Amino acid sequence: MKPTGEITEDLIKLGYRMTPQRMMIVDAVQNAENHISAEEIFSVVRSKYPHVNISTVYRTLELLKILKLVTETDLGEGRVRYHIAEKGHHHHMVCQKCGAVFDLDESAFIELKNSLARQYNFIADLRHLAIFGQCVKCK
Amino acid sequence: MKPTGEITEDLIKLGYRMTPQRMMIVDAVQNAENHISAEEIFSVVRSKYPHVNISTVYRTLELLKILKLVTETDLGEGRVRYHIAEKGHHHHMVCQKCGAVFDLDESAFIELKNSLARQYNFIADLRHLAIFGQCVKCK
DNA sequence: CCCTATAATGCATATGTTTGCATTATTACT
DNA sequence: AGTAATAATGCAAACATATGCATTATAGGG
Repeated sequence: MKPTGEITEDLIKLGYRMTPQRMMIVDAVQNAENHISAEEIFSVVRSKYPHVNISTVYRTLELLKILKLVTETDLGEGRVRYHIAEKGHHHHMVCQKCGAVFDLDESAFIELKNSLARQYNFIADLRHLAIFGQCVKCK
Repeated sequence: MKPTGEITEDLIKLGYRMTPQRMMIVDAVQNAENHISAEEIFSVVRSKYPHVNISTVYRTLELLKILKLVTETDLGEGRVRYHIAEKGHHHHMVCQKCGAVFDLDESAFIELKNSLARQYNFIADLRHLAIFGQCVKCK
């Protein structure tokens, strides 16, 4: 697992400024057990630094997303969740009936990725996808 | 192309009530040239029936979505777009750099769908997906 | 170490979407 | 046709996220 420091170094190398807010936000995503929401990040950071504003959380996540340091996934909960990209690209199968979420290895998408590259010259960025459908139990 | 009447019949058969609002909303999605947003549907309907509320539009779209009569796609515009399911399942490749959207036939996902069914017994509902990445020009 | 340029923040507000609740309208039954 | 049961609507407010703008703080150069 990539330590927080490396991500902040990445940001500095790219010419971004390192603020305490950004460090704490990166920390929160990094230390999250699982996929974390913006609101959850906000409350973690706020507990150490009550002055932060939630728009800073959103702006930092947007930046990390563009730089591909975090991935964003919509599991159909009405809010989106974030994950450190370096922790491994994996996908999810979400059951439309019972809501269960199953993990899926990146390898499941290799063929799709290759065929899009071959046929359309399109380099698909498949790092954290959610596929909806029906699970075994709900069929 | 499935006429509006058929969709309203589907709804009635399923035990839902047919209100003028619902008919006009279905009409608007049906008559849309391309993928239409909730706000666009709202203004089409409102021009005929100024009393409608946008939450009725959202609630009707939610219903049609659950019944799989329309599909919903997020092309990364900050708002979601709707499409009559019967008009054909197709997907989109969205360029993360220039924003261009390319259509993609459903067949591109057959192998993925089959392998998820085989390996995980998961019946993927791949009717209108957006895949992000980089297009030829932007590589 | 101080100053300057400008990037990032906080705040307020906007936007897209969802939801609780009282009211209205549709359907099924007589 | 008239009525009762309840589904759907409108309205207001809540939520999740994005954004314009004035202020603050960081990084780099003297």
